[in-house]
Amino acid sequence: MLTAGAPPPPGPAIRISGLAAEPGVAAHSAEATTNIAAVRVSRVRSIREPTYHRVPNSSRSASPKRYGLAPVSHEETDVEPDPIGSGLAAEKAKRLDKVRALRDTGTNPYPYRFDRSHTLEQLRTTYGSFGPGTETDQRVTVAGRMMLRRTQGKLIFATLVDRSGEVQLFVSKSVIGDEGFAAFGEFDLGDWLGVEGTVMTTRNGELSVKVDRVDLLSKAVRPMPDKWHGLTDTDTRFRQRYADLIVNEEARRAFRIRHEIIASFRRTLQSEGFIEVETPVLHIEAGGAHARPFVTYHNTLDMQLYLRIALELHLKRLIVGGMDRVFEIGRIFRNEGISTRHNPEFTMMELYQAFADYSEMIDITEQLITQAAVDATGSSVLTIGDEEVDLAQPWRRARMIDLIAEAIGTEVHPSMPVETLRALADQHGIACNPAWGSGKIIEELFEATAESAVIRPTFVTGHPVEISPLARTDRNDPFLTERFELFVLGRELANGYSELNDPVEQRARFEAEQASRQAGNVEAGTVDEDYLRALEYGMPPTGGLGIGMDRVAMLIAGVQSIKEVILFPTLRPEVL
RNA sequence: GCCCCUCUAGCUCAACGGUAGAGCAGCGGACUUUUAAUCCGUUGGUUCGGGGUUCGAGACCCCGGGGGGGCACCA
Repeated sequence: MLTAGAPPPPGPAIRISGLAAEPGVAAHSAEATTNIAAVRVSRVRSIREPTYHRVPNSSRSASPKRYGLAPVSHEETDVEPDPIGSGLAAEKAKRLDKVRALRDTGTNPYPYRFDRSHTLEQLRTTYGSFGPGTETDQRVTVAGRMMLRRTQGKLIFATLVDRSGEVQLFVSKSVIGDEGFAAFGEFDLGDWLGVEGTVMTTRNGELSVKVDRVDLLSKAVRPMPDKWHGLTDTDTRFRQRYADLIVNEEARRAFRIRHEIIASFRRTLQSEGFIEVETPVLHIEAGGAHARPFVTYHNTLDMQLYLRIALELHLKRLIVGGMDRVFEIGRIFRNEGISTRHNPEFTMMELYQAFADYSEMIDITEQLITQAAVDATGSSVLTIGDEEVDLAQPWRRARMIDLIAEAIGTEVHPSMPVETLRALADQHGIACNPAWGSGKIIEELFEATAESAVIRPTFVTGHPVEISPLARTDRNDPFLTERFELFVLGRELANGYSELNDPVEQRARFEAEQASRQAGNVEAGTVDEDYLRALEYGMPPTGGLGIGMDRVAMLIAGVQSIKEVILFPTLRPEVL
């Protein structure tokens, strides 16, 4: 469990005394080039063949760029890199020589398993209270990656790191013996070690394991990034997330928080009686949202399929089926731009609750996110923008049309003639598509004039019917829906409504969507006949909610880019 | 798709258009209480790729590539 509410201050990459790596900028991995240079042998050929290479599709310029796997040349293997020199190739050669030497003496440098008595966190919990200069006869076995080493003549201090924490190894020649001491000296930073020894503290009070036996658990043949600065180059951090996670505490922290949030959501929903389900990713129609889908193809069915853009329509079928309270946490795919707030594949939680309406969805949104913040950081207080916000306090609720009026000083309503609204939009620099109706223009006005100013958590309610084809009409205003979106820091985090359950009205809404599609709106929906059939069986009054889990993770982790909370964000393939 | 920024040793970063450097890592040496250990010595470069300008280019110009940010796109 994470306990700190605020991000740790900048500091070293390898976590020592609670400090952490500072994310930064610049630099580029030019490893292939260096390989060649370091090897310095003219016989090297072809190793600059990229692992991935572009095969321009010559038939049509409009066709996509294609990337294929090319065979990696191994011609350089007959070259003996100088193991005395430096550079990546020489470093790898030296470490591979050590692997061979170990095998020659009957030691497997990649053994099958290791049994430890404690994780490093457990070690600290159990023995962390000893004062300076304590010697014990408590025998422990621990395992981790050696990230730092300080040689002191006949004594070596090393920092062993596992997922849970770190501990110092105290390797004394007089304890481990000449042979063991020499063997330990052959280990490289980055090697995985399993050690056995007794618990002690140094004169300075540092908890340590006095090592009397060491096993190499896995040889790292590639050097670790800078022990102090870690990785700062975003390209390398995202492509080589493994290396990022090894050296950047801040990266580990963000994904830990993400995990805690999702686990918290599941706990809350389970305690509220929701059933977790899984629905198809491959859709015959990409419905439930306005977005461009990814298209794929099933060979045996000889059929085009879409990757889902929302979970909504299948989950509501389950409400028809009487499942009452259902949720799904799953990946959805939208074939749209990439930005600090968008990744083509991202994680959505959607839930549907029979007999509820949107006001209960607002309540559960607050509950889920506030509890997640507490579970992930230990506090409901977050720094949002420049402000400290306690999520436990009620969040603002405001109608979309009122927020627009607040921003521009003019009342708007979707009942107003489209020409009037179009003129207003013009005044605010919005280029209106002639196909847009009043409702769509109001949404555009909101996005252009009010959205970015919504910093503190705010439920924006009362979206026009035109832009909400699956939401129920407001019981007091036929032009609006009983819908809300949660905005924080100008970003949409959640969306929910009282679900439209009248099959006749739903069909009319779908047909309006289809008309819009035929008018050229690629994001407009189609008529989902099977969904309509489900509604004809009768869907109870239902509240529905979708929450963008990546954006919630961004909020609670306090990071500025969605790539910081997605382990392997979508990138162009690397040319090796 | 457009605009701006960026790419130098394994990593983190320097270098007015004038000999490509430092720290860490590596290698050799000293050191039994260090903790980014320290100290002495030392290896390592197709400066993202390709063209051009110039007596001379890491730097300036053009084309291409990766990444970041912004815009557009994204209910």
